[in-house]
Amino acid sequence: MPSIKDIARKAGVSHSTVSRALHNSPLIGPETAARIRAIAKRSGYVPSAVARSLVSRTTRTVGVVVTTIADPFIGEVVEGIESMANEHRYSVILANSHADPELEIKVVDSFSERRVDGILVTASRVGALHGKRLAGTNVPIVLINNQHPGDFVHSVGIDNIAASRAIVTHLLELGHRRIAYIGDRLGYQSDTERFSGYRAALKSRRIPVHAELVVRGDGKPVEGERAANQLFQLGHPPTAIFCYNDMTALGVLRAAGDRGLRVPDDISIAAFDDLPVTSYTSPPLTTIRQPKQDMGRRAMSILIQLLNGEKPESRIKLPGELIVRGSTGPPGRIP
Amino acid sequence: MPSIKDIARKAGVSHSTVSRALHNSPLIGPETAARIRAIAKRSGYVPSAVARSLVSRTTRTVGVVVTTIADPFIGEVVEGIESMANEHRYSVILANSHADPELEIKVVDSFSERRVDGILVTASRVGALHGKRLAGTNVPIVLINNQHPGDFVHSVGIDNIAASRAIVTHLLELGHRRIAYIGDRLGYQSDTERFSGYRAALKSRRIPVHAELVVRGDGKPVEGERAANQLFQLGHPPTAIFCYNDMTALGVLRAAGDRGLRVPDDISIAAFDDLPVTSYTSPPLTTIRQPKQDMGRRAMSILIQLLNGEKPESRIKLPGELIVRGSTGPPGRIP
DNA sequence: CTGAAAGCGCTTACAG
DNA sequence: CTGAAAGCGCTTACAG
Repeated sequence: MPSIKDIARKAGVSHSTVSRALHNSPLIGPETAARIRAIAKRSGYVPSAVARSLVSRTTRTVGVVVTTIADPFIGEVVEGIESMANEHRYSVILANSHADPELEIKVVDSFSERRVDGILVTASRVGALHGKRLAGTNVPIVLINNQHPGDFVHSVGIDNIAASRAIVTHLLELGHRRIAYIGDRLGYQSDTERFSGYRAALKSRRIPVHAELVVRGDGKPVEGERAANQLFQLGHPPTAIFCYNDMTALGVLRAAGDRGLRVPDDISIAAFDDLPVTSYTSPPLTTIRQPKQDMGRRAMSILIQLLNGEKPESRIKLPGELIVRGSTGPPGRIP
Repeated sequence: MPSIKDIARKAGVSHSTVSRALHNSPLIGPETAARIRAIAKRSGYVPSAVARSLVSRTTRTVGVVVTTIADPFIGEVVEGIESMANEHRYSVILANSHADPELEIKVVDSFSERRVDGILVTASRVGALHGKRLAGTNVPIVLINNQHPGDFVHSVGIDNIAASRAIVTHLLELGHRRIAYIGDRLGYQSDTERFSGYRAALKSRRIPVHAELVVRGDGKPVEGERAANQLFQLGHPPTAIFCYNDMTALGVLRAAGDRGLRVPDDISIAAFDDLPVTSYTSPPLTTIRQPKQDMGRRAMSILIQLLNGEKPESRIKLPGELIVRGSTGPPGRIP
């Protein structure tokens, strides 16, 4: 792979001149510049970003930490990040943390070595570690859906409280009074917030929160199914179930089907996330749409502003959108 | 951020000595080395991968081109790539091509500038471009699920023909004789292969391929639905439908539901991919499981071998696995 | 065991 | 308009 020096030799000029010609510097005579560019092209010259980075002290690279890229929700967020990054000529280095604090630290260390210009972290529960870890360096960090209660300077997320309040209110308006919540027991901030939206909605109608109607899963179908069965066995079962997320709802749907309960005639199911699947379950799920790609784009946008020395809005809370589909309806008569 | 020179100054040694101490060079006296390391640590020294790359002429970085990371199938593949890369201390630069040849070229160019050590491309239809584009450079490329008929040196994919033959044979064994195929009209190599497995399975039972039973979608639910409706309207409709992929099958499932057809009593549905969704549709889908993560791991593994100067197996065809679930059963009696 | 020197491929003041 | 020089942060022969 030829370097600037090789081109210089072929063109009979100094490598400084080549460098300038390649950058369209006004200093270089147009015909010289054209000649040099032609030679560079012919020689298959590709500038070295690594050499450039060494002198510019910037890599035009951002590190993205995700728990796992196999998660479709996260995939959408990263799609947004990547597209915004690409538009601004940044490259994305992707790393999975598998929600493992040690791995997350390793990953962030590797980002430091690679001198990324900024870091994006999605759904981290160990956010605090970064603070300590990166306090010394000045690498800006933007969190997406931070799951750590401690607050970070720059973050984008969804307004969980308002959204869950909206969907529970939707159930209330349908006439439901016994509404269960299947949460997540892993200690995510988003669970805390969604649960509090649930309580707020009930409270505004003066409906008490029954402890027996609040159970916890782990955000996955199997546990959703288990939790739903627990609810169905209650002496006085709920007529509607609000799930922490769509994955949990898939399990609930199955549990209902296995018991011969019709959705929404016998039981209404509401969820959160609006994964692509949810419009293809039967019935399709009423859920909260999270602007996943937009969250990624916004976060990257904040990072870019930070890198440009601007002062971006620091905490963005995007609204969720209530998507009403077939899984919710007026309460049925459970024996 | 301190450099090796800063550490050298503090330690009262030359920067060469610092470099050696940090690499545990046996040349350096143990106590000197320990002292230097302590100082480096205390100063928050983080070695610069970019400087190192400049001299080593290797970045320990691989570029991954995907059509879109929002695709859950691709997310799984990338998960496999990333985990294998991480185990070998490689970083992954991710870029979306959106199946746009121009963008794909831009992306690969940017990889060249960044001097990635190797490139992984998933599901590319424009694979041939890379060949031309990168012929000059010696960056090794490994393709995953190449969708371009032209063959590449290194690739990993699934044995589409055998897998689709297996699933169609499953339908035949259930007693189906009128089996439709809803393919993909976008010209993917995988469609060609799955269709040929379908034909082979029928042929082995001496069942003719009826043109009216072969329709095309685009790999997404909406077109799957449309295609299914087309089949249902036939004078002599199929008793089973084999879909190019799970997404298509979701649309078929919906079309069947909308017509009041029971699955599998009235119509059997078979698909391909085994996305996580498929076990949560109702009924769950009979499909072919693709070893998505493993495909990613294998591809990265080939790349690593290539980078180590070894001669890896060049074309890996992984077997798909038939997963029989509730969407297929003996043929019903359609009026 | 340690240091001075050269060099990786660039950019960019500083001279001319 | 062009070149020589310095420097970005490292590694690694070459001397001592």
